[in-house]
Amino acid sequence: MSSASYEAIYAAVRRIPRGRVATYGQIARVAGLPHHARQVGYSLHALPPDSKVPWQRVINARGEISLRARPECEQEQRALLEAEGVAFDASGRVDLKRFQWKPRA
DNA sequence: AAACTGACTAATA
DNA sequence: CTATTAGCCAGTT
Repeated sequence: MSSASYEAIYAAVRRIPRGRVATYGQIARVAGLPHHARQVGYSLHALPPDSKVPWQRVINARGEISLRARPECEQEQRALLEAEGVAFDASGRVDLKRFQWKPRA
């Protein structure tokens, strides 16, 4: 990796409690990187498979899983979230009104 | 250094 | 609800 900002992002993601999800923008805000929503996704993309970061709890503002490719991974991510108690609707979207993580400011 | 790319968001139509 | 536009910023080429 090439940037230290990743650490802040990972730390923010790790703070997401079980059974909750957060949007990229929120993670960026909590990590102290106000407008780096894109960078958050970029960092998660570079996240190694052996990391303990619950990246599956990070979704886009629509409440949907946002991978650029690979629908299989999406299914697995969804299964993980469902196992944590996060409900998906028929469209594969999460009800952010209920499951979005409310970080303490 | 300049241009391109991307796991994004918000505002508008 | 979807489509389009613009704004944002770091990593890659």
